[in-house]
Amino acid sequence: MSLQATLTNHVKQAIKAIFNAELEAVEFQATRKEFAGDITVVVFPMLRVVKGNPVQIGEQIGQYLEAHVEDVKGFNVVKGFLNIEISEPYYINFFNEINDKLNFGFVDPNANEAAVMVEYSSPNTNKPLHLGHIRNNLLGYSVAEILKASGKNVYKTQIINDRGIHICKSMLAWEKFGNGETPENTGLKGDKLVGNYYVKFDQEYKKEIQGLIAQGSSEEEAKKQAPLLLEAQQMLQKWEAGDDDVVSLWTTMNQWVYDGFDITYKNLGVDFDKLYYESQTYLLGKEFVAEGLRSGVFFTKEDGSVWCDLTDDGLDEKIVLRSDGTAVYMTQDIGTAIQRVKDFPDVGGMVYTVGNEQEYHFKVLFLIIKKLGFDWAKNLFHLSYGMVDLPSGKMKSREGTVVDADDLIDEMAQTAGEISEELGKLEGYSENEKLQLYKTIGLGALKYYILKVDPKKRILFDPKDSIDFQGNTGPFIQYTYARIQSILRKADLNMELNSERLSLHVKEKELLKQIQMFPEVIQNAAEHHSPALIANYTYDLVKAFNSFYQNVSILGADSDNEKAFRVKLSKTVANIIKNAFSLLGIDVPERM
RNA sequence: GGGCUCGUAGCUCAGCUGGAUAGAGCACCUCCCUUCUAAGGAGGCGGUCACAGGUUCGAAUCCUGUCGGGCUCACCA
Repeated sequence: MSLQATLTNHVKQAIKAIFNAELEAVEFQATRKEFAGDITVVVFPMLRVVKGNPVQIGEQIGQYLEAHVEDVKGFNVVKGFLNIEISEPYYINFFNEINDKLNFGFVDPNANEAAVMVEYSSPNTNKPLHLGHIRNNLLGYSVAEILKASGKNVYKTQIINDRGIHICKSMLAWEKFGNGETPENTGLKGDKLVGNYYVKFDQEYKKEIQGLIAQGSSEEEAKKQAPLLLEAQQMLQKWEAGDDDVVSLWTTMNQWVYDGFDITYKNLGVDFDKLYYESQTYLLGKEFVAEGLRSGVFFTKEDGSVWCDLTDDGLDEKIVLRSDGTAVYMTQDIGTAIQRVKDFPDVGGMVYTVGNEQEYHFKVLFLIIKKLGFDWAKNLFHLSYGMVDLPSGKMKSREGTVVDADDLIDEMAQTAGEISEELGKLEGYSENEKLQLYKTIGLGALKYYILKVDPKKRILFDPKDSIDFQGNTGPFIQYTYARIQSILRKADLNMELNSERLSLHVKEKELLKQIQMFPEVIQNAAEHHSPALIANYTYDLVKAFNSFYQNVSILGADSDNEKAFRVKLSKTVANIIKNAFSLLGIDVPERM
């Protein structure tokens, strides 16, 4: 039983014994540094049940606890705060229990519990991944890992937006303006190659518009009547009709993009258990719309379009099927969600990692699924995140003002390399090992920088100088890990530890308190879908370790017993850093 | 206009269900490498928690309103 749970029971008993009153809950907080004690009970809320002076009540509870609870060594009361001092053996026992558990804080998935499907990435297949996708991928991956660590079974998935007019645009541009370029004969990454033609289309399209305007068309007309656009629309119709040539080109070019994405995903360190393709699911939703029509969830308008009336829920009417019978975005998402639960019957909830510009869409989607009568509808969560903006403004792929994911990853590694070279700590490392390390550090910086911020908030990303290696950063934490590894290399790891003869240095106790919080932090992060909680916790842990490291000699401890303890303590910290970072998808280096 | 969301130090961000004198890093200033990696540590400077009311023993946190930024309200996805 945790200390807090034990104390809660005892405080309740104290209230009963002293005041003959029943307490529902006890409120705790960490004791502020300027006061003696380890954990603080807030007396004020008890005043509802027990009448009296909070200081006196605190004193009485304190005396009771000191007399009845072995781990309570002493106490003091300041205003309405009862500061409790916990005995050293409590901390030492705690440490003995967890110090050789490699996955301390992680809860094994319960096979009987419902699984969660986490969707993220979900790109279009007409252009490379950019900075916005990076935030999406990191968040989705991390939340999936955190949910796993909190005891959930998790499936990672994405829906690939592989059809539509935007795909036809790059296909058309490749046919018209290209010269049979392929990833093989150009050496270009497939997604880059296709993306270039998407840009090319837009350039040529704009030229045509200008030409038409010069001939007297209005801008609006010109946009609609440019021959290129009409051709792209024809191509889409051919695709939907299953035209062999179009489908074949579509298959080829999409494969180039998938090959390119695979490289980026691999570099980013994210993966998926199951892929869904819009081209395979966009028809599915129609079945369920038909079913909803029968059960009265939807209704048909005069022109044949199908709608869902959400006005009773404070929203508007929402279209779920066009008048020509074709599917809209909503149709497809309804179908995909239901299909996923059919494919994975153990799934009882889903997390959608999608930008906050789609909040309304998901609100509606979840409501519709609920109206359709699926009980898992209550476990749908839109992991909504803010935009990543550049100092120059919003990223626009058609205008080329994007930060390309691959480029950014490379630049981060390069910067990490420059800084490392300057510090010159890597003698004896081969060029290959160095490059690998720079990548680890560069990615660590990038991932941590993005994940430590609350998902809801928008990020202003300055690629030139916004990435730091000092303070609350990935490399700082990696560095601490590397330093501990260095100590462990020099230490005798088989030393015996005699807990009886141990006394705790202040810094050691602070570290132990921090360590103790890890399991709770994971649960909290899972509940709030927030990698930022893990990141900021890890930073606090590292700060506590560094303070310990500067003030207490580890290998030069006075006795072997102390040395054994400090080495094990360091090892435990390193292990937690590694575990916490694995939840963020960040690697830790053995040396840096 | 309706809905959602954000506003905390010069900058980037923490602050969990309301709790003690609002915390870090960067930047600026002072110290600390004969000791386990100085990408480090100890300290200083720096705040009307956007603003105004309210709720209560207590509000950065909850409620209302105002101002400012973002997003959204498509037979686009």
